[in-house]
Parts: sequence; structure tokens; C-alpha cells
Amino acid sequence: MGENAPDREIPGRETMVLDAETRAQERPHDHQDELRLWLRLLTCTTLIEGEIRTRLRACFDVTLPRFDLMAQLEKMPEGMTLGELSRRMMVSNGNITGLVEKLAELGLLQRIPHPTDRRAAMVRLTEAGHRSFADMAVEHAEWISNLFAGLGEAEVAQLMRLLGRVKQSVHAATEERKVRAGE
Amino acid sequence: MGENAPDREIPGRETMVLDAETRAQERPHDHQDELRLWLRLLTCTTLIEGEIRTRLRACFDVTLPRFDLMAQLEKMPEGMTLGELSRRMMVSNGNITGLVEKLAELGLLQRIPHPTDRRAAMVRLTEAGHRSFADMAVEHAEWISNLFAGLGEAEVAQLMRLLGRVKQSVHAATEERKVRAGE
DNA sequence: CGATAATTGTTGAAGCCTAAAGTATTTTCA
DNA sequence: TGAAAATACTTTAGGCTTCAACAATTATCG
Repeated sequence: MGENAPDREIPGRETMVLDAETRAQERPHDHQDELRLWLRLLTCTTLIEGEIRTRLRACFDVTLPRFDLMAQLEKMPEGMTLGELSRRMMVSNGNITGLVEKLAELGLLQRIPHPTDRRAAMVRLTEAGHRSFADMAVEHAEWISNLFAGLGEAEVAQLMRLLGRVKQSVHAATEERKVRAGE
Repeated sequence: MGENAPDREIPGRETMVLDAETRAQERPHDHQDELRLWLRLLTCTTLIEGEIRTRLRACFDVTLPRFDLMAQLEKMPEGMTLGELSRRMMVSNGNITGLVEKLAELGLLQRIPHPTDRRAAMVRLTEAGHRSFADMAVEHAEWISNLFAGLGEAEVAQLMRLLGRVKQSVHAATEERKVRAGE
């Protein structure tokens, strides 16, 4: 994703509360800043994600989604349902089904029956899965640390805080839309 | 990789690469902060991307990659080669081939011969493509602006700056790796 | 010039991802 | 209790994405 927004001149028809004239005077910027911020955010994520994907493949012959799924399971040694995985990883249910299938074939995780709910399927890492993940996690953490090595501690903390604000803002906006759309 | 690297003598007068490297080596840091930062960055991008994808699909029956490709072409009315698209969108060549194929079938872009290089294929938006994109771009810009509406101007500016630093840092780290791996 | 290298785009295999529809089970509540 | 709704997961169709191998063309340089 390139760094440059579709830099068309977009007439400000955002809110109906303020007429375009007032808005233009108060805020000389349309949606350009937010657009540029989004593109930069996307660029950063894409760059890092691509790098990590390439290295995981080269060093451990594993894909990023599989690594992520194992990372989730590692945090819950007693196991987790597929739905919980789906929510935590922010991907669809069907996606998890496929990933679990592959990792189970490789012997890295196992399904175990849910104690009370016969609909649910629980999974957890096998011994081999734990060992495999432990190896990868060490390298992975170093890679990430290295990619961010150009930033100071203060910058990292500040980014953490601001991205927390972004999360808040996005959640607020999407919840509002969901409510407006009737759940 | 010791605690006291000998080339630590010269303070930050060196290249970006060296600076990042020494910093990562000299700090016996557990990488936790960077890891958390990366996860939060990924969360923000995933949230926004998912929301935009859903809305583009619901409102315009278009996918995000196709929208992005059209956005790139919109900025270059005279056209662009596939390789240029690939670099700007940071995706593989083969990916672009497929996207262009689909958009051409829909009549939204057209191929035109490259004036001097018979290997290269140039594409540009058709009239219909321009119109279609213009419609979508207006809504899209509003969506993005809305998703970031919880942030103030200063926060947006600060995020812009810090993400610029992230980009720098990542580029430095990956360039260094590429060089070490022999281009 | 002409061999070698680099670049441009395409193809195919493998895998990721979503949305929507379907099945099985559990929960809700009249 | 028992019908209706909600939940957990699977399946399928369509689309995105990468990597690696390939063909065509252009660039490099002895």
C-alpha cells in the first residue's frame, strides 16, 4: 500500500451540523490528515508483517497465521475453544477451523472434548507444539525488537499510548455504526 | 554479542543501521515492550482494515485490494506499469496480474502499450473507472475520518511523526538484513 | 557484436480469508 | 415443558496472496 492517499479534492460534506463554510473556516483541513495517517499505519504494519512472514517461512517453515494461533494457545496451557481463538485472533470462525485442522495434522495441537458443551471444540498445544513454539518465539521476539530498534523507550511508550487511543476511537465509531444498523 | 561491544565508543554519529544495531545489542531488554507495541499496531490495522473492507463490500460491492489499485491509478491519470503498481502497493507481481485482470473485465481499467519497453504493460483507469472511484473515494475518506474522530489534531500529528520513525526503523533493519543475506 | 545478466510480466500450486448457508447443541422464556 | 432463539462449529464458493518457475525483452559489458 503506497504512502499516498487518493489526493482528490473532496468537498467537505461530513456532518450536517456545521455548514461547509463554517467548517472550512474552522478547520482548513478536510479528511486528508486522517487519510494519510491511515495509509502510514497500514504501511508500517504491512512492512513488518511481510518481514516477519518471510523470516518465519525461511527459518521455521511456518506461516504467520499458524504461528499466531500457536501463540494464543501458548498463553492458555489448559486449552481454548475455537470460538475463543477466533475472537482473540480477530478472524472468522471458518478460518480457525482450517488452521486448527492443519496444525493438528502436523501434531502441534490436539483437540480435547469440552467438559460441559458438546457443541464446542477445545484445542491445546501438544508437547511438540510447545517445544516448536518456544524455539520460534525467541527468534520472533528478537526480530520484532530489532525492527523497532530505531525507536527510544519514550517513543515506544508514546506510540503505545496513542495506538491505545486509536483503538478506543475505532471501537467507538464501529459500535456506533453497529447500533445504528440494528445490532 | 557481548554486554560491552567494542564499537560502542563512537556515539550516534554513525549510520542509522549501526545505531539501531548497537542499541538493540547493548540493552539487555526482554523485548516485551516492542512485542506489545507490535501487537497493538497490528490490532489497530486489523480493526480498521476489516471495517473498511466490510463497508466497501456492502456499499459498493468492491474489495479492498481493487479499491487500493484504483486509488493508485487515480493518482497517475496517464497510466502506470504493473511493476510500478506492485511496488507502490507492496504486493507481489503475480498478485497485480490477477487484480488487473479482474478490473479490466469489469471495464474499470484498460491496458495500453508501453511506448518504449515491449516487456512492460501499462494500465490506466477508464472513464467508468474514474467515475466509480470518485464515488467510492468520498465515502471512504469519510469513513476513515470517522474512525479516527476520537483523536485530536495534535494526536494525529504526533502519530504521523512516530509512525514515520517506525518506518525508518523498519527500513533500516530490513536493509541491513538484505545486505547481510547478499542482496 | 554477442553472451550474460537483469527486468517485466505471467502462470500454477499452496495457503489464507471472508461471507453465507448449514448442522448440532444449548439457552431462553412463554 | 417445548418452541424459538442463540451459540459453536463446519462447509463451500469466491477472492486474495505469496513463492517459485518461466518466457520475453532489454541492458550490460568484454
